[in-house]
Amino acid sequence: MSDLTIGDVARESGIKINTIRFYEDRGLLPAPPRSAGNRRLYDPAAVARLRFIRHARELGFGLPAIADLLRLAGHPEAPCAAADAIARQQLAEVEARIRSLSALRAELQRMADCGAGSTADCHVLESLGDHSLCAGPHES
Amino acid sequence: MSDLTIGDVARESGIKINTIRFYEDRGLLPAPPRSAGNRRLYDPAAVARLRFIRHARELGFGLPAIADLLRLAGHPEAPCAAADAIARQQLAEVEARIRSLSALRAELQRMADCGAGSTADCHVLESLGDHSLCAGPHES
DNA sequence: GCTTGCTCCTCCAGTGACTGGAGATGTTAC
DNA sequence: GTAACATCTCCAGTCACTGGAGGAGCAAGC
Repeated sequence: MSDLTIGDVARESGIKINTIRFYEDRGLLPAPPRSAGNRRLYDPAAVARLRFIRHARELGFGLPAIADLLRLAGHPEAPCAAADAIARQQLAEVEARIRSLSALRAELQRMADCGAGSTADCHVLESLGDHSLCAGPHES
Repeated sequence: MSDLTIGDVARESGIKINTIRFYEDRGLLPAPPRSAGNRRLYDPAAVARLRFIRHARELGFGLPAIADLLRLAGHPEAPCAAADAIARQQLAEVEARIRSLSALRAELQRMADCGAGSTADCHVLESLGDHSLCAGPHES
């Protein structure tokens, strides 16, 4: 009936088969029951869980953060503060990246616009070498 | 004179010693001359180059893209026609990156706006779950 | 000259988050 | 029955580092 193979789940979640097994290994997805022939048999809820993981990955969350999020999702009575903090931390990082990229884009646009001249007056190196242009997010 | 050790360069550029050697190995930094005792002796220009690399890495560029950028910025005499294509290609990449990061930011902002309560009425997990909320996953 | 303590050298293994392949087995269609 | 495909486990490789082992260079103090 609603038993899905790993291939079905991969198609529906948009996550590759090997990656699904990898997530299982990392504890993000519970190990599903197996068929007589040792194939994984998934519950449709696994698709939702994988879509959750995929979306979180696209948003830049690391697997440990996603594991936290999933644990919180499993305990709806828990305070929201922890999930909120994770999101806020990501947000700060994303905003810093956008600021830095906007500065770089300006320089690249200048270069692309430089017409018949040389690159001598392009300031990409300065732009990227200058600390003051970025919000200086060291590591994540 | 102005010969710097790898430690000096690491301190001034904010890149770790091992990473500097790694960049040398990958061809992003030219192999510097050595002292009698086999230590690397850097020119101050190496610091600028490393700061450039560091910043570009923080912006999410891969090492091959950074090599392109360095070639572009490091040859001011190069005819613009040759540089133009690289610049435009990098620009397209930067713009795509900004677009996806902006979408991401909107979502994280929405997520971070969750009112203080329990995860039951927190939107973080809902927005990450897309439409198919991770409603009551049997244990975490 | 000797020791202490730091820096630096090379080489190699490990990380995170996958990705892809080998070789074997299960399942399905004709 | 057999061909084609899906899946299994295990393992190696990717990228961009990071850290450690084991050894050598070097400057200062005794």
